[in-house]
Amino acid sequence: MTDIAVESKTGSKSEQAYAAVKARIVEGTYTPGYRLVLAKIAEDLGVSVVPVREAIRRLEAEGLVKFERNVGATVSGIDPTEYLYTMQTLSIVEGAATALSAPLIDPEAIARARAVNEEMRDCLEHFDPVRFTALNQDFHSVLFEHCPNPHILDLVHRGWNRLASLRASTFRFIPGRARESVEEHEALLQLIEAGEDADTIEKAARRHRTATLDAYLAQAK
Amino acid sequence: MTDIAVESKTGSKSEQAYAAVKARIVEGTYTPGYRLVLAKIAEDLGVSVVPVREAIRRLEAEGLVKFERNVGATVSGIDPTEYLYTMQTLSIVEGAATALSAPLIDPEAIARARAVNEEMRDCLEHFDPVRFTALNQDFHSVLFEHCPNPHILDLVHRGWNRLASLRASTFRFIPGRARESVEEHEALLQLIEAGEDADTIEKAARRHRTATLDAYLAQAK
DNA sequence: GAGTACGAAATCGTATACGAAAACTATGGC
DNA sequence: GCCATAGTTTTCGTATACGATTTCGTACTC
Repeated sequence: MTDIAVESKTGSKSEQAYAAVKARIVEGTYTPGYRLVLAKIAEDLGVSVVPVREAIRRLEAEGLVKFERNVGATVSGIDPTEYLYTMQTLSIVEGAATALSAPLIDPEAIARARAVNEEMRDCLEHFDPVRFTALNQDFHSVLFEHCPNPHILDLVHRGWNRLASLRASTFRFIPGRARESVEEHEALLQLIEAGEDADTIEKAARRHRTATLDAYLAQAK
Repeated sequence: MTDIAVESKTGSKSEQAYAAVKARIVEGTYTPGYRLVLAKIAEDLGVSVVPVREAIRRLEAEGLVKFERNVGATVSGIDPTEYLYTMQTLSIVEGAATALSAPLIDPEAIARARAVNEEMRDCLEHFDPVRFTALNQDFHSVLFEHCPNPHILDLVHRGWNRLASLRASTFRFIPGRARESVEEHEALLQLIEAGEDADTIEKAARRHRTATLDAYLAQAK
Protein backbone atom coordinates (compact mmCIF):
# COMPACT_ATOMS: atom_id res chain seq x y z
CA MET A 1 0.00 0.00 0.00
CA THR A 2 2.84 2.33 -0.79
CA ASP A 3 2.23 5.48 -2.73
CA ILE A 4 4.23 4.54 -5.79
CA ALA A 5 2.49 3.10 -8.85
CA VAL A 6 0.58 6.32 -9.36
CA GLU A 7 3.62 7.47 -11.28
CA SER A 8 3.04 6.14 -14.78
CA LYS A 9 -0.43 7.23 -15.79
CA THR A 10 -0.81 9.53 -18.76
CA GLY A 11 1.99 9.65 -21.27
CA SER A 12 2.87 13.25 -20.54
CA LYS A 13 5.86 13.69 -18.26
CA SER A 14 4.65 17.01 -16.96
CA GLU A 15 1.37 15.35 -16.10
CA GLN A 16 3.19 12.61 -14.27
CA ALA A 17 5.27 15.14 -12.40
CA TYR A 18 2.16 17.09 -11.50
CA ALA A 19 0.37 14.02 -10.17
CA ALA A 20 3.41 12.76 -8.32
CA VAL A 21 4.23 16.01 -6.55
CA LYS A 22 0.60 16.69 -5.79
CA ALA A 23 0.22 13.24 -4.29
CA ARG A 24 3.28 13.76 -2.11
CA ILE A 25 1.88 17.04 -0.85
CA VAL A 26 -1.58 15.72 -0.21
CA GLU A 27 -0.39 12.60 1.54
CA GLY A 28 2.05 14.61 3.60
CA THR A 29 5.41 13.39 2.32
CA TYR A 30 6.16 16.99 1.44
CA THR A 31 5.00 19.03 4.41
CA PRO A 32 4.31 22.77 4.33
CA GLY A 33 7.48 24.77 4.07
CA TYR A 34 9.27 21.90 2.32
CA ARG A 35 11.64 23.20 -0.28
CA LEU A 36 10.84 21.87 -3.74
CA VAL A 37 14.10 21.82 -5.72
CA LEU A 38 13.39 21.33 -9.39
CA ALA A 39 16.52 19.38 -10.20
CA LYS A 40 16.05 17.06 -7.27
CA ILE A 41 12.44 16.27 -8.09
CA ALA A 42 13.36 15.81 -11.72
CA GLU A 43 15.96 13.25 -10.77
CA ASP A 44 13.61 11.45 -8.40
CA LEU A 45 11.01 11.12 -11.13
CA GLY A 46 13.48 10.32 -13.87
CA VAL A 47 12.54 13.29 -16.05
CA SER A 48 14.15 16.57 -16.88
CA VAL A 49 13.49 19.84 -15.10
CA VAL A 50 11.27 21.36 -17.75
CA PRO A 51 8.17 19.26 -17.14
CA VAL A 52 8.78 19.45 -13.40
CA ARG A 53 8.85 23.18 -13.56
CA GLU A 54 5.57 23.15 -15.45
CA ALA A 55 4.02 20.89 -12.84
CA ILE A 56 5.17 23.10 -10.00
CA ARG A 57 3.74 26.20 -11.58
CA ARG A 58 0.47 24.43 -12.06
CA LEU A 59 0.43 23.51 -8.40
CA GLU A 60 1.21 27.11 -7.64
CA ALA A 61 -1.85 28.20 -9.59
CA GLU A 62 -3.89 25.85 -7.43
CA GLY A 63 -2.42 27.31 -4.28
CA LEU A 64 -0.65 24.16 -3.16
CA VAL A 65 2.84 25.59 -3.51
CA LYS A 66 4.36 29.01 -3.27
CA PHE A 67 6.81 30.06 -5.93
CA GLU A 68 9.34 32.83 -5.57
CA ARG A 69 11.25 34.18 -8.48
CA ASN A 70 14.85 33.05 -8.66
CA VAL A 71 14.48 31.44 -5.28
CA GLY A 72 12.33 28.38 -5.71
CA ALA A 73 9.16 26.69 -4.62
CA THR A 74 7.99 25.62 -1.21
CA VAL A 75 4.90 23.73 -0.16
CA SER A 76 2.29 26.28 0.86
CA GLY A 77 2.06 27.08 4.52
CA ILE A 78 -0.96 26.61 6.68
CA ASP A 79 -1.30 29.70 8.73
CA PRO A 80 -4.73 30.13 10.32
CA THR A 81 -5.51 33.08 8.09
CA GLU A 82 -5.12 31.04 4.96
CA TYR A 83 -7.21 28.31 6.50
CA LEU A 84 -9.94 30.80 7.24
CA TYR A 85 -9.90 32.15 3.69
CA THR A 86 -10.11 28.67 2.26
CA MET A 87 -12.90 27.51 4.52
CA GLN A 88 -14.90 30.66 3.95
CA THR A 89 -14.54 30.34 0.20
CA LEU A 90 -15.44 26.68 0.38
CA SER A 91 -18.56 27.41 2.37
CA ILE A 92 -19.67 29.73 -0.39
CA VAL A 93 -18.91 27.49 -3.35
CA GLU A 94 -20.11 24.33 -1.62
CA GLY A 95 -23.28 26.10 -0.63
CA ALA A 96 -23.87 27.11 -4.22
CA ALA A 97 -22.95 23.69 -5.57
CA THR A 98 -25.31 21.99 -3.15
CA ALA A 99 -28.19 24.31 -3.90
CA LEU A 100 -27.71 23.98 -7.65
CA SER A 101 -27.44 20.20 -7.44
CA ALA A 102 -30.30 19.60 -5.04
CA PRO A 103 -33.14 19.51 -7.56
CA LEU A 104 -31.19 17.04 -9.68
CA ILE A 105 -30.46 14.49 -6.99
CA ASP A 106 -32.57 11.39 -7.43
CA PRO A 107 -33.65 9.05 -4.60
CA GLU A 108 -31.04 6.49 -5.56
CA ALA A 109 -28.26 9.04 -5.03
CA ILE A 110 -29.82 10.09 -1.75
CA ALA A 111 -29.70 6.49 -0.63
CA ARG A 112 -26.06 6.20 -1.58
CA ALA A 113 -25.20 9.41 0.23
CA ARG A 114 -27.03 8.18 3.28
CA ALA A 115 -25.12 4.92 3.19
CA VAL A 116 -21.85 6.82 3.08
CA ASN A 117 -22.99 8.92 6.00
CA GLU A 118 -23.79 5.80 8.02
CA GLU A 119 -20.30 4.54 7.32
CA MET A 120 -19.03 7.82 8.69
CA ARG A 121 -21.02 7.16 11.81
CA ASP A 122 -19.25 3.84 12.14
CA CYS A 123 -15.92 5.61 11.84
CA LEU A 124 -16.87 7.63 14.87
CA GLU A 125 -17.32 4.45 16.91
CA HIS A 126 -14.04 2.94 15.81
CA PHE A 127 -12.24 6.27 15.77
CA ASP A 128 -10.94 6.28 12.23
CA PRO A 129 -10.33 9.93 11.32
CA VAL A 130 -8.58 9.21 8.04
CA ARG A 131 -11.41 7.14 6.67
CA PHE A 132 -13.92 9.59 8.09
CA THR A 133 -12.36 12.41 6.14
CA ALA A 134 -12.31 10.42 2.91
CA LEU A 135 -15.94 9.43 3.34
CA ASN A 136 -16.87 13.00 4.07
CA GLN A 137 -15.54 13.95 0.67
CA ASP A 138 -17.41 11.02 -0.89
CA PHE A 139 -20.62 12.15 0.70
CA HIS A 140 -20.48 15.57 -0.89
CA SER A 141 -19.23 14.14 -4.16
CA VAL A 142 -22.40 12.10 -4.44
CA LEU A 143 -24.48 15.21 -3.96
CA PHE A 144 -22.48 17.05 -6.60
CA GLU A 145 -22.67 14.27 -9.18
CA HIS A 146 -25.08 16.16 -11.38
CA CYS A 147 -23.99 19.65 -10.49
CA PRO A 148 -25.08 21.72 -13.47
CA ASN A 149 -22.14 24.09 -13.27
CA PRO A 150 -18.70 22.52 -13.75
CA HIS A 151 -16.91 25.75 -12.93
CA ILE A 152 -18.31 25.79 -9.44
CA LEU A 153 -17.52 22.14 -8.98
CA ASP A 154 -13.98 22.87 -9.99
CA LEU A 155 -13.73 25.53 -7.30
CA VAL A 156 -14.98 23.04 -4.74
CA HIS A 157 -12.29 20.57 -5.73
CA ARG A 158 -9.61 23.21 -5.52
CA GLY A 159 -10.67 24.02 -2.02
CA TRP A 160 -10.58 20.37 -1.06
CA ASN A 161 -7.07 20.04 -2.41
CA ARG A 162 -5.84 22.93 -0.37
CA LEU A 163 -7.37 21.53 2.74
CA ALA A 164 -5.84 18.15 2.04
CA SER A 165 -2.36 19.64 2.05
CA LEU A 166 -3.06 21.29 5.38
CA ARG A 167 -4.69 18.25 6.87
CA ALA A 168 -1.71 15.99 6.37
CA SER A 169 0.42 18.26 8.50
CA THR A 170 -1.64 19.99 11.13
CA PHE A 171 -5.12 18.60 10.99
CA ARG A 172 -6.54 17.86 14.35
CA PHE A 173 -9.60 15.70 14.41
CA ILE A 174 -12.33 17.14 16.60
CA PRO A 175 -14.62 14.25 17.59
CA GLY A 176 -17.41 16.48 18.83
CA ARG A 177 -17.50 18.32 15.55
CA ALA A 178 -17.35 15.10 13.56
CA ARG A 179 -20.44 13.81 15.32
CA GLU A 180 -22.28 17.04 14.59
CA SER A 181 -21.15 16.79 11.01
CA VAL A 182 -22.84 13.42 10.56
CA GLU A 183 -26.08 14.80 11.93
CA GLU A 184 -25.89 17.81 9.64
CA HIS A 185 -25.43 15.50 6.68
CA GLU A 186 -28.60 13.64 7.57
CA ALA A 187 -30.46 16.91 8.05
CA LEU A 188 -29.22 18.11 4.68
CA LEU A 189 -30.44 14.94 2.99
CA GLN A 190 -33.85 15.45 4.51
CA LEU A 191 -34.02 19.01 3.24
CA ILE A 192 -33.15 17.77 -0.23
CA GLU A 193 -35.70 14.96 -0.06
CA ALA A 194 -38.35 17.39 1.07
CA GLY A 195 -37.61 19.52 -1.97
CA GLU A 196 -36.84 22.59 0.08
CA ASP A 197 -36.09 25.78 -1.80
CA ALA A 198 -32.58 26.56 -3.00
CA ASP A 199 -32.00 29.29 -0.46
CA THR A 200 -32.70 27.04 2.52
CA ILE A 201 -30.45 24.32 1.20
CA GLU A 202 -27.68 26.74 0.35
CA LYS A 203 -27.72 28.19 3.85
CA ALA A 204 -27.65 24.77 5.47
CA ALA A 205 -24.74 23.67 3.31
CA ARG A 206 -22.86 26.83 4.12
CA ARG A 207 -23.38 26.51 7.80
CA HIS A 208 -22.18 22.93 7.62
CA ARG A 209 -18.81 24.22 6.48
CA THR A 210 -18.57 27.33 8.63
CA ALA A 211 -19.42 25.30 11.71
CA THR A 212 -16.27 23.26 11.14
CA LEU A 213 -14.32 26.46 10.82
CA ASP A 214 -15.84 27.77 14.04
CA ALA A 215 -14.99 24.56 15.87
CA TYR A 216 -11.41 24.88 14.72
CA LEU A 217 -11.19 28.50 15.80
CA ALA A 218 -12.72 27.74 19.19
CA GLN A 219 -10.21 24.98 19.75
CA ALA A 220 -7.23 26.95 18.45
CA LYS A 221 -7.92 29.71 20.91
CA MET B 1 -2.91 54.74 -27.46
CA THR B 2 -1.75 51.54 -29.01
CA ASP B 3 -1.53 48.40 -26.97
CA ILE B 4 2.21 47.92 -27.22
CA ALA B 5 4.49 49.15 -24.43
CA VAL B 6 2.93 46.69 -22.02
CA GLU B 7 5.58 44.31 -23.22
CA SER B 8 8.59 45.10 -21.06
CA LYS B 9 7.36 45.05 -17.49
CA THR B 10 8.78 42.51 -15.09
CA GLY B 11 12.14 41.00 -15.87
CA SER B 12 10.75 37.53 -16.34
CA LYS B 13 10.24 36.51 -19.94
CA SER B 14 7.46 34.12 -19.10
CA GLU B 15 5.73 36.92 -17.25
CA GLN B 16 6.10 39.15 -20.27
CA ALA B 17 4.74 36.47 -22.54
CA TYR B 18 1.84 35.91 -20.19
CA ALA B 19 0.96 39.59 -20.07
CA ALA B 20 1.38 40.04 -23.80
CA VAL B 21 -0.75 37.09 -24.85
CA LYS B 22 -3.37 37.85 -22.25
CA ALA B 23 -3.58 41.43 -23.45
CA ARG B 24 -4.02 40.31 -27.03
CA ILE B 25 -6.82 37.99 -26.02
CA VAL B 26 -8.61 40.50 -23.85
CA GLU B 27 -8.37 43.30 -26.39
CA GLY B 28 -9.51 40.97 -29.13
CA THR B 29 -6.41 40.71 -31.32
CA TYR B 30 -6.56 36.99 -30.77
CA THR B 31 -10.20 36.05 -31.16
CA PRO B 32 -11.76 32.84 -29.83
CA GLY B 33 -10.69 29.85 -31.86
CA TYR B 34 -7.44 31.56 -32.84
CA ARG B 35 -4.62 29.07 -33.01
CA LEU B 36 -1.78 29.94 -30.66
CA VAL B 37 1.39 28.48 -32.15
CA LEU B 38 4.16 28.52 -29.59
CA ALA B 39 7.01 29.08 -32.01
CA LYS B 40 5.23 31.91 -33.74
CA ILE B 41 4.40 33.74 -30.54
CA ALA B 42 7.92 33.18 -29.29
CA GLU B 43 9.31 34.81 -32.40
CA ASP B 44 6.88 37.70 -32.21
CA LEU B 45 7.91 38.42 -28.65
CA GLY B 46 11.57 37.78 -29.20
CA VAL B 47 11.86 34.99 -26.65
CA SER B 48 12.19 31.24 -26.84
CA VAL B 49 9.33 28.81 -26.72
CA VAL B 50 9.82 27.68 -23.13
CA PRO B 51 8.54 30.80 -21.40
CA VAL B 52 5.79 31.12 -23.97
CA ARG B 53 4.65 27.62 -23.22
CA GLU B 54 4.57 28.43 -19.54
CA ALA B 55 2.52 31.54 -20.20
CA ILE B 56 0.05 29.63 -22.33
CA ARG B 57 -0.46 26.98 -19.70
CA ARG B 58 -1.05 29.64 -17.14
CA LEU B 59 -3.69 31.17 -19.36
CA GLU B 60 -5.16 27.72 -19.74
CA ALA B 61 -5.48 27.41 -15.98
CA GLU B 62 -7.39 30.68 -16.00
CA GLY B 63 -9.70 29.41 -18.69
CA LEU B 64 -8.64 31.90 -21.33
CA VAL B 65 -7.15 29.32 -23.66
CA LYS B 66 -7.77 25.68 -24.40
CA PHE B 67 -4.82 23.37 -24.66
CA GLU B 68 -4.83 20.03 -26.36
CA ARG B 69 -2.03 17.57 -25.98
CA ASN B 70 0.27 17.37 -28.97
CA VAL B 71 -2.07 19.59 -30.89
CA GLY B 72 -1.73 23.07 -29.52
CA ALA B 73 -3.55 25.92 -27.91
CA THR B 74 -6.50 27.94 -29.10
CA VAL B 75 -8.20 30.94 -27.57
CA SER B 76 -11.16 29.68 -25.57
CA GLY B 77 -14.47 29.67 -27.30
CA ILE B 78 -17.50 31.57 -26.18
CA ASP B 79 -20.39 29.20 -26.48
CA PRO B 80 -23.49 30.24 -24.56
CA THR B 81 -23.07 27.37 -22.12
CA GLU B 82 -19.67 28.54 -21.03
CA TYR B 83 -21.00 32.06 -20.73
CA LEU B 84 -23.78 30.82 -18.51
CA TYR B 85 -21.37 28.91 -16.27
CA THR B 86 -19.14 31.92 -15.94
CA MET B 87 -21.93 34.36 -15.21
CA GLN B 88 -23.52 32.04 -12.69
CA THR B 89 -20.24 31.53 -10.89
CA LEU B 90 -19.58 35.24 -10.96
CA SER B 91 -22.96 35.99 -9.45
CA ILE B 92 -22.06 33.74 -6.55
CA VAL B 93 -18.57 35.01 -5.89
CA GLU B 94 -19.45 38.63 -6.51
CA GLY B 95 -22.41 38.26 -4.21
CA ALA B 96 -20.19 36.88 -1.50
CA ALA B 97 -17.47 39.46 -2.09
CA THR B 98 -19.99 42.28 -1.89
CA ALA B 99 -21.60 40.98 1.27
CA LEU B 100 -18.26 40.43 2.96
CA SER B 101 -16.98 43.85 1.93
CA ALA B 102 -20.11 45.82 2.73
CA PRO B 103 -19.47 46.41 6.45
CA LEU B 104 -15.98 47.65 5.63
CA ILE B 105 -16.89 50.23 3.04
CA ASP B 106 -16.52 53.75 4.41
CA PRO B 107 -18.53 56.79 3.27
CA GLU B 108 -15.63 58.08 1.25
CA ALA B 109 -15.55 54.88 -0.81
CA ILE B 110 -19.29 55.04 -1.24
CA ALA B 111 -18.90 58.53 -2.62
CA ARG B 112 -16.25 57.36 -5.06
CA ALA B 113 -18.37 54.45 -6.19
CA ARG B 114 -21.28 56.77 -6.68
CA ALA B 115 -19.15 59.12 -8.76
CA VAL B 116 -18.13 56.22 -10.97
CA ASN B 117 -21.74 55.23 -11.35
CA GLU B 118 -22.69 58.74 -12.41
CA GLU B 119 -19.99 58.59 -15.05
CA MET B 120 -21.57 55.39 -16.24
CA ARG B 121 -24.83 57.24 -16.53
CA ASP B 122 -23.08 59.76 -18.77
CA CYS B 123 -21.83 56.96 -20.94
CA LEU B 124 -25.41 55.97 -21.53
CA GLU B 125 -26.18 59.44 -22.90
CA HIS B 126 -23.15 59.53 -25.18
CA PHE B 127 -23.34 55.84 -26.00
CA ASP B 128 -19.88 54.72 -25.01
CA PRO B 129 -20.11 50.96 -24.31
CA VAL B 130 -16.38 50.44 -23.99
CA ARG B 131 -15.96 53.08 -21.32
CA PHE B 132 -19.16 51.91 -19.66
CA THR B 133 -17.80 48.41 -19.29
CA ALA B 134 -14.51 49.66 -17.87
CA LEU B 135 -16.31 51.87 -15.38
CA ASN B 136 -18.58 49.03 -14.39
CA GLN B 137 -15.52 47.07 -13.35
CA ASP B 138 -14.17 50.12 -11.51
CA PHE B 139 -17.42 50.46 -9.61
CA HIS B 140 -17.24 46.98 -8.22
CA SER B 141 -13.51 47.26 -7.62
CA VAL B 142 -14.16 50.18 -5.30
CA LEU B 143 -16.63 48.08 -3.34
CA PHE B 144 -14.15 45.23 -3.11
CA GLU B 145 -11.22 47.40 -1.99
CA HIS B 146 -11.31 46.08 1.54
CA CYS B 147 -12.67 42.63 0.80
CA PRO B 148 -11.52 40.54 3.75
CA ASN B 149 -11.03 37.39 1.71
CA PRO B 150 -8.43 37.60 -1.07
CA HIS B 151 -9.33 34.15 -2.39
CA ILE B 152 -12.82 35.24 -3.23
CA LEU B 153 -11.54 38.42 -4.79
CA ASP B 154 -9.24 36.34 -6.94
CA LEU B 155 -12.18 34.31 -8.16
CA VAL B 156 -13.99 37.49 -9.08
CA HIS B 157 -11.04 38.67 -11.13
CA ARG B 158 -10.80 35.36 -12.91
CA GLY B 159 -14.41 35.64 -13.91
CA TRP B 160 -13.88 39.13 -15.19
CA ASN B 161 -10.97 37.99 -17.29
CA ARG B 162 -12.98 35.28 -18.92
CA LEU B 163 -15.75 37.67 -19.72
CA ALA B 164 -13.28 40.14 -21.17
CA SER B 165 -12.12 37.59 -23.70
CA LEU B 166 -15.70 36.91 -24.70
CA ARG B 167 -16.63 40.53 -24.81
CA ALA B 168 -14.01 41.51 -27.35
CA SER B 169 -15.47 39.10 -29.85
CA THR B 170 -19.16 38.70 -29.37
CA PHE B 171 -20.27 41.14 -26.72
CA ARG B 172 -23.39 42.95 -27.65
CA PHE B 173 -24.21 45.99 -25.63
CA ILE B 174 -27.81 45.99 -24.42
CA PRO B 175 -28.74 49.61 -23.70
CA GLY B 176 -31.85 48.74 -21.74
CA ARG B 177 -29.90 46.46 -19.46
CA ALA B 178 -27.13 49.01 -19.03
CA ARG B 179 -29.60 51.57 -17.79
CA GLU B 180 -31.04 49.08 -15.32
CA SER B 181 -27.55 48.26 -14.21
CA VAL B 182 -26.85 51.85 -13.22
CA GLU B 183 -30.01 51.94 -11.16
CA GLU B 184 -29.11 48.69 -9.46
CA HIS B 185 -25.73 50.12 -8.57
CA GLU B 186 -27.36 53.05 -6.87
CA ALA B 187 -29.77 50.77 -5.05
CA LEU B 188 -26.88 48.63 -3.92
CA LEU B 189 -25.03 51.65 -2.56
CA GLN B 190 -28.10 52.62 -0.58
CA LEU B 191 -28.38 49.17 0.91
CA ILE B 192 -24.76 49.39 1.98
CA GLU B 193 -25.18 52.87 3.39
CA ALA B 194 -28.22 51.74 5.33
CA GLY B 195 -26.16 48.95 6.86
CA GLU B 196 -28.46 46.24 5.64
CA ASP B 197 -27.65 42.69 6.68
CA ALA B 198 -25.25 40.56 4.69
CA ASP B 199 -27.95 38.32 3.28
CA THR B 200 -29.90 41.17 1.74
CA ILE B 201 -26.81 42.68 0.19
CA GLU B 202 -25.60 39.35 -1.12
CA LYS B 203 -28.90 38.65 -2.82
CA ALA B 204 -28.99 42.09 -4.40
CA ALA B 205 -25.46 41.72 -5.72
CA ARG B 206 -26.28 38.30 -7.11
CA ARG B 207 -29.38 39.46 -8.84
CA HIS B 208 -27.42 42.31 -10.35
CA ARG B 209 -25.28 39.77 -12.17
CA THR B 210 -27.94 37.22 -13.02
CA ALA B 211 -30.14 39.94 -14.45
CA THR B 212 -27.46 40.65 -17.03
CA LEU B 213 -27.33 36.98 -17.83
CA ASP B 214 -31.11 36.89 -18.21
CA ALA B 215 -31.05 39.89 -20.50
CA TYR B 216 -28.47 38.15 -22.67
CA LEU B 217 -30.48 34.94 -22.79
CA ALA B 218 -33.67 36.79 -23.65
CA GLN B 219 -31.94 38.56 -26.49
CA ALA B 220 -30.11 35.51 -27.76
CA LYS B 221 -33.37 33.66 -28.10
C1' DG C 1 32.73 39.41 19.16
C1' DA C 2 29.66 41.46 15.64
C1' DG C 3 29.13 43.01 11.28
C1' DT C 4 30.51 43.48 6.47
C1' DA C 5 32.56 42.07 2.04
C1' DC C 6 33.84 38.87 -0.97
C1' DG C 7 33.84 34.36 -3.27
C1' DA C 8 31.92 29.67 -4.03
C1' DA C 9 28.01 26.76 -4.47
C1' DA C 10 23.40 25.99 -5.38
C1' DT C 11 19.43 26.92 -7.96
C1' DC C 12 16.65 29.12 -11.12
C1' DG C 13 15.45 31.00 -16.02
C1' DT C 14 15.70 30.42 -20.74
C1' DA C 15 17.87 29.20 -25.28
C1' DT C 16 18.71 25.61 -28.31
C1' DA C 17 18.16 21.01 -30.17
C1' DC C 18 16.04 16.87 -31.30
C1' DG C 19 12.65 13.11 -31.07
C1' DA C 20 7.56 12.17 -31.25
C1' DA C 21 3.00 12.93 -32.38
C1' DA C 22 -0.46 14.89 -35.08
C1' DA C 23 -2.14 17.29 -39.29
C1' DC C 24 -1.86 17.89 -43.90
C1' DT C 25 -1.07 16.46 -48.79
C1' DA C 26 -0.60 13.73 -52.55
C1' DT C 27 -0.94 9.45 -54.68
C1' DG C 28 -3.08 5.14 -55.87
C1' DG C 29 -6.95 1.82 -55.71
C1' DC C 30 -11.85 0.91 -56.12
C1' DG D 1 -15.29 10.64 -58.29
C1' DC D 2 -14.34 9.11 -53.53
C1' DC D 3 -11.96 6.79 -49.97
C1' DA D 4 -7.81 4.73 -48.05
C1' DT D 5 -2.95 5.02 -47.36
C1' DA D 6 1.79 6.51 -47.33
C1' DG D 7 4.88 10.35 -47.12
C1' DT D 8 5.75 15.09 -45.87
C1' DT D 9 5.32 19.04 -42.96
C1' DT D 10 4.09 21.26 -38.97
C1' DT D 11 4.04 21.62 -34.16
C1' DC D 12 4.43 19.96 -29.79
C1' DG D 13 7.17 17.68 -25.67
C1' DT D 14 11.28 17.23 -23.30
C1' DA D 15 16.41 16.81 -22.70
C1' DT D 16 20.46 19.22 -22.30
C1' DA D 17 23.27 23.30 -21.65
C1' DC D 18 24.59 27.63 -19.99
C1' DG D 19 24.12 32.33 -18.19
C1' DA D 20 21.90 34.88 -14.30
C1' DT D 21 20.59 35.35 -9.66
C1' DT D 22 20.42 34.22 -5.08
C1' DT D 23 22.18 32.08 -1.03
C1' DC D 24 25.55 30.38 1.97
C1' DG D 25 30.09 30.17 4.00
C1' DT D 26 34.43 32.25 5.05
C1' DA D 27 37.62 35.65 5.99
C1' DC D 28 38.52 40.19 7.15
C1' DT D 29 37.80 44.59 9.63
C1' DC D 30 36.32 47.46 13.37
